[in-house]
Amino acid sequence: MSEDLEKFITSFEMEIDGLLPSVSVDCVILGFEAQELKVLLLQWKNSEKWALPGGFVKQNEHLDDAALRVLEKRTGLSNIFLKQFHTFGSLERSTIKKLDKGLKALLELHKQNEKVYEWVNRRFITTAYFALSDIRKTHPVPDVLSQRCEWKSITSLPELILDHHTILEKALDDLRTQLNYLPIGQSLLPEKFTMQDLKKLYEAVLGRPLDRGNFQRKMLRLGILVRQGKLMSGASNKAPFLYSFDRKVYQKLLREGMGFSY
Amino acid sequence: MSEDLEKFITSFEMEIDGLLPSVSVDCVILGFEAQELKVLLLQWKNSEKWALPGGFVKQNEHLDDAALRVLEKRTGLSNIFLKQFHTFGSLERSTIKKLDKGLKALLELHKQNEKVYEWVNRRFITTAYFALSDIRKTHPVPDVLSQRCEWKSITSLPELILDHHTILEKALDDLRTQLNYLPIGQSLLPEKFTMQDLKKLYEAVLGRPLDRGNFQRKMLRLGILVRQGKLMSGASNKAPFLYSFDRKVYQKLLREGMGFSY
DNA sequence: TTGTATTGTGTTATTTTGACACAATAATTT
DNA sequence: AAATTATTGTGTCAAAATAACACAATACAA
Repeated sequence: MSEDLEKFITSFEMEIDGLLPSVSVDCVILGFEAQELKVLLLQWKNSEKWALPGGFVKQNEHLDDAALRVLEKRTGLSNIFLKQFHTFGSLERSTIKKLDKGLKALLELHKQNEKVYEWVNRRFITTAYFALSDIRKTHPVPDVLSQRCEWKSITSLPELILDHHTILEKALDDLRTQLNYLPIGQSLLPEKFTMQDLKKLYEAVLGRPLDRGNFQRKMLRLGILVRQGKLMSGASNKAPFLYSFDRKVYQKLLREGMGFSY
Repeated sequence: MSEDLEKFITSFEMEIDGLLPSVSVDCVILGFEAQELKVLLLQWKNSEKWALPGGFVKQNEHLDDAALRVLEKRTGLSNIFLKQFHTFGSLERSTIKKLDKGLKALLELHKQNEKVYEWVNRRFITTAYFALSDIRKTHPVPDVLSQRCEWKSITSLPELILDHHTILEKALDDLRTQLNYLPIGQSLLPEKFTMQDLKKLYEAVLGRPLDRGNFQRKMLRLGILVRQGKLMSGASNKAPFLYSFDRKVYQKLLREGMGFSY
């Protein structure tokens, strides 16, 4: 049993009274790298399974702020696009019984700390948020409870605890249907990018190939892209333009939705 | 002080232990009548303001089931289309302080019942659902806590408690942006209806007029409408066709969204 | 019989979509 | 230098969708 963990449990015991019972938040933090959508997961100590970063809500904290707090603690970034997408309230949620053996054993060891044990063993309703973040700007750090914190490709996910797989699936589904109202380009790509980067991103989200020519023409017609020069990659072919977003036009367009069939 | 209310408070006290703390549900129950969108509101006893029908979640109840329970109790109908749209978790939510004078006084009277008083005075996170219902099939009944339960046109709303106006606005906004994925026709209109009924419904939701001819042609092209004969209204003009929905085709279409610009 | 309001459908210009074509170009190879 | 290669920016063109308006059909009233 680690000393860190001992300390954490003791200090957590004092926090409990300041928390809202039955309520938690979870974040599906998405990034885009190497032409793949990735999600930030963490692996708890003594556990095989992975989990979405989540946390509890303070008595005097807005639900959205709780999600922000989790997000910042986990990625070290503020100013990330964050949006609530669903609240999960099934009966099977939470409760120690559903956790895997290692973690369960760990908690059983602390059964003498009734307050903490009782808290963790509660049923929680969790409000899930998705966050869109530039992977290159994040510095994932595992906290005291976790042994690892990593970006995982959504095409090859590890086993997740509880209903976290369901939550992730729903996040991706909502991402797709709300695509016309979400700043995925601005949030997931670096400052400058090529049209191919943007196309690959949309293909990753939609899960199907798009026609290059038509995609390019439509994107340009939206008027949200600004050319920034060319990318001399060193490859033996024509150099593509670099683009950045015109934030103002982008914002305005998103509010009305960009009525756009890919 | 009514006897009913006394009884209710006593029995509610016994229920409290079976409820999930900090969590509630609210329903935005929408209907369509006289070419207007309407919402089912109730007015609490001793209060001027109106409220969305809501309730608490039982320890052993799915969040969605709690919403269903509220809905059925209020409208007397099951099999209503119900969808979660947002969870509201601002700091100003709930707490007696925010209620109006009459209701506040009523609750102060029951201060001696500590358990009930403390419960009602808590901060609640509320998950909001919208429901789509055929007004002609509902029989709104005020419960013990309410003096009235009525359909109100969304164009002339009374004053609402707490953040219920915000919740309602968000419901209508989400209704609009998700229109291509929602069975508003099937849920809000009677079994048989005219093309004009359907058009007026879409106009009410979108808040703008639509071209009659184009609307008709597009709707027919979707293949979800079945002609059922003509409506001889007695008016001195051509009799319109009556339509009903082909449920199977409708369901299938909704899953993919009907990529439709009105 | 004529008039009226509303309906079902038609017409036409314009825009959008989808599938594919082709010349331009940065670096490599000959 | 010249040819080669992979990828890019843009063009073409038929098919479909959209928007605005037109017109004859019709159920009933006058």
